[in-house]
Amino acid sequence: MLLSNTKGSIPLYSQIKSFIVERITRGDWVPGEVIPSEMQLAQQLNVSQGTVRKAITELVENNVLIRRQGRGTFVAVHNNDRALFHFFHIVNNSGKKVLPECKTLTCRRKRASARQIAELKLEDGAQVIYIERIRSLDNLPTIFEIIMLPTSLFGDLGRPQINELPNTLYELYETQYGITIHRAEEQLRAVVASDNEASLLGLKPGAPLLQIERIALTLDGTPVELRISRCNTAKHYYQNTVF
Amino acid sequence: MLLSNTKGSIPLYSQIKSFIVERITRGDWVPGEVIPSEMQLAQQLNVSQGTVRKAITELVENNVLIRRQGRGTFVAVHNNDRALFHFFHIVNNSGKKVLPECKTLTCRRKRASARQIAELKLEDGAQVIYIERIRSLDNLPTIFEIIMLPTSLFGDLGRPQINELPNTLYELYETQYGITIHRAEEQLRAVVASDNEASLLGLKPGAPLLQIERIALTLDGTPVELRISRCNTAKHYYQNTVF
DNA sequence: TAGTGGTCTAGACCACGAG
DNA sequence: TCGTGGTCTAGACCACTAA
Repeated sequence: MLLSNTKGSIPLYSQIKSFIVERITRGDWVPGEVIPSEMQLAQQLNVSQGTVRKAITELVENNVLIRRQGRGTFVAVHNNDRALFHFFHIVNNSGKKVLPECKTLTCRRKRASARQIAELKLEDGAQVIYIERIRSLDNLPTIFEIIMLPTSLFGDLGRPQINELPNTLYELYETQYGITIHRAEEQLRAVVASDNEASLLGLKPGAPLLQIERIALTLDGTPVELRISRCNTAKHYYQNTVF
Repeated sequence: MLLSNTKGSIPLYSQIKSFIVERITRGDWVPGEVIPSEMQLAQQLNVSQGTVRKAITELVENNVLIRRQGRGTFVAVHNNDRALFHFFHIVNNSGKKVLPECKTLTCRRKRASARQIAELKLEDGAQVIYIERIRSLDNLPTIFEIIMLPTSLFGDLGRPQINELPNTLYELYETQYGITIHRAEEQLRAVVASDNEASLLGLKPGAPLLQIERIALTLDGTPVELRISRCNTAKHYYQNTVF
């Protein structure tokens, strides 16, 4: 790794950021692990500690790294807390986050639709793993969810032997498949419940549902999951803070 | 202004952040204005430039300040771009942000409900300014909006002489009333259109709408606006990016 | 006690904008 | 050309963690 610092070039700390991100995406440094200390990196890269520090600071702000004083700097992990804090926005009407219970209805392979091919950047004729599940909040079935994953990345997940999936899928992706979700783009709309959804969620047909379409991406921007959640918002709502 | 730096005390850069925020909330430094340069602040506060720099960097990340190389550091302004970029999340189905057209239906004073008193932290029996309007996107009436403001802060806004309000209210709040919206909490739900809403938005009665309840807050956390937007999401959606 | 990140300093040089 | 923010260095001391 050579850093260049000529006139008008990319700042050293940006190059260091790229260096660290590359280490992580290539799997040299895995989630939960300590990375070399700031001093070690500074010596290795021939820069001062302050420059490494600036690079790490920005990656901490992006939730890529986590600092622990006295211990070191770690690659961020998808534990329950993070999934709940960053990627799950449904709270109950008193504003409390509750960990959803989960029941898997379907988990199988399926030929990808044109739309799924486009969103997940698959090849023509590719298959996806297709999951349907119901998530309950406060013991009330509230969310009907469809999840689609490329078979190229999650090969054995769609096999029939897997019947019950864990609650926090992102943790599974990370620990079992080495795929860390870093960011997601969501599209929200109000829709009408289908008859099937209404019966699954205990609603009258035609009841309004909040639909959340999410594309989840890894650190290097690869789309790895397409998810459509349809939520009953009678006793819960989607929370967002805007700055 | 005295900064203290004894063992276990608040870091200097945090104290400097508070110092700057206080200047802004008290109106000493107003939106759009340059603040003193980093060197000037460092000398005035008896710290090094690097420490001032760290304080300013964090405030820039919070959208409180804006840096312009070669010119100086400015208090952030609510122009159209910022309003659209940070506080308006509705885009059309091709993913494009469009500036909404606006038609005010009502603008008057009204006795505050219990809920409004709670959310806006008003005194019992207080009045609010009550605004109803329709926002059109791509020439299609799409959003029915109710806005409530405390009369204590926006005294003359509810008077009958004001009939047509500008499109970007946050700019009006800032320039006319010295109130800068810094952050907002939103609650999203799927609801059913009332007959009135359906006719205003050209929908069938019972159509689903995306409801966005927003409480907007100033830099010091005072709630200053309560807003309920009900959106037709047939040709548009609410966009959110999650990290 | 040794090593880590956290704060703070003092000073160098570069890039940009305005006069 | 001058003053601004932007990058980078070298080094000090503090706070925390683990052995």
